[in-house]
Amino acid sequence: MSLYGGIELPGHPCPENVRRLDLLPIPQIRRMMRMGVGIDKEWLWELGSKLESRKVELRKEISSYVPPDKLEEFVSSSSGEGEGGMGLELNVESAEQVATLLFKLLGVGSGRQLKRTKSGKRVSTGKKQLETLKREHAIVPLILEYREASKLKNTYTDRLPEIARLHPRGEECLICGRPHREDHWRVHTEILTTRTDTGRLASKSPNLQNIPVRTVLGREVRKAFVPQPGWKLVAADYSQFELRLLAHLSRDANMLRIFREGGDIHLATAMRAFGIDDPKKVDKILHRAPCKNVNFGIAYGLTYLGLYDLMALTHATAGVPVPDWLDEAWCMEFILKWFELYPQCVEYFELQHYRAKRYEIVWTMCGRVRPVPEVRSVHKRIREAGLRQAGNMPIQGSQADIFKVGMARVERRLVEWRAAGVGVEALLPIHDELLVEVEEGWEDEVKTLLEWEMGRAMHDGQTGELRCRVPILTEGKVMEEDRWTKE
DNA sequence: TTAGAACGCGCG
DNA sequence: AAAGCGCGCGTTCTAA
Repeated sequence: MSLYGGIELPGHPCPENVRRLDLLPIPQIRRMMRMGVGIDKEWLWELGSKLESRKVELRKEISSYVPPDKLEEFVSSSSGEGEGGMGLELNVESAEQVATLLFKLLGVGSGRQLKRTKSGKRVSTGKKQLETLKREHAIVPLILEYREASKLKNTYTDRLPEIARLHPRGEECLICGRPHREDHWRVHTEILTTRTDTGRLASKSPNLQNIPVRTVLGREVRKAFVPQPGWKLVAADYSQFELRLLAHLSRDANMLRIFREGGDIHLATAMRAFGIDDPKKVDKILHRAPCKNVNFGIAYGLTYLGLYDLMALTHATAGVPVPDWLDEAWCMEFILKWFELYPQCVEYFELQHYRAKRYEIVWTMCGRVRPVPEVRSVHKRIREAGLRQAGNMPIQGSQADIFKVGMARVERRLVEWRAAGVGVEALLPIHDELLVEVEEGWEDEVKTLLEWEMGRAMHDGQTGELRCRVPILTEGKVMEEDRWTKE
């Protein structure tokens, strides 16, 4: 944990002008926690019961693949089961049982190089692994579907209604202080400001920063979040913020040019990397996918082996066989080529690695410091992890710095709105996105406000004399359906 | 019986 | 041998 924000560490010469970071918007954050976010309990109950019946079906179907004479093995290893007499079924929640069934009894993936768990005890049954084995046995997609249903039910549809609090209609709500038109339920998260090593905020009890959005079923969960009666939800997020920051921090001419021209960075990378002239000839899986993966992954220190895994997963998920020319050597070449396209990014990472090794710290645009003593470890694995953290922290951390400035700028304006009698509240910070609730009739205004204020966070005095070298794109969205949705 | 590790997975 | 950054949380499994 880094509590060093803006403070120079004794004994560490700081070679550049590291500025004080003094803009944690604590009062605004406390206000968001008090407000909470509205939820539709009936929606969650209904969704939960659908998930439950699907789980029952899937569990039955999955269990039918277990050789009957081997069932005892599972019963003996699982202690909690056994209620209900005859209900001898596989516990799909147990990774151990799933592994035994798949790899010992059914021989799935035999002759293939299978990834093992972190401890090396057995073969992994993680999503990545199972995705590549999807077509080998009909049971595999069933397990994946069960896992999704189970996750959504346990973590979201069951939990959220339990911890929601009733905000009563009336002049002044005792919980949040706002007058509500009708009774409704809200969940209150705790926002932690000193939890992360990079300066990001964290959310717990419940974590509202990981509400599903990437799958169709997941988005149904997200739809359970609603505005209070008579209000609208509005959200605004930065697009490709970390990549733009890499362009800014590295001053890479090619990357800056692409962003300044407002082009599609993944497409532009694909055209240059594969030497394609016509944008229409760029294939989504063949060309754009690896570029997207590398564009995002590079800030995390992605290696050619990681890229190979990602490519295998991309193809498996799309149901396309991996082409025979796509191997680890190809991935290595591709990453080298990527750095040739964006040569100043190499210098960026070299600079961060130098700072890490020389001073054992790296820092963000606003001067938030992260110690990285790992880079001097005697263990190569730890050292390399430390270097990846060092390369990533100024990007992720600067994103957090600027996001906070954006939040502070937004809140300053919302205070004025409230003084003028408009009901408007910030509800949730999600790393590069801010969720806001506003009285009906003001939603378009507030969307414009969010885009304006967040989009100018880099011009703020707090980020110092640093010129904004890259356009920061902010996209606001009004939830017309009165549910939290994507796009 | 229980605290914590292991595993897996939701999000940016 | 591992091989991608930052989080929180649910269930299963294990060691005390």
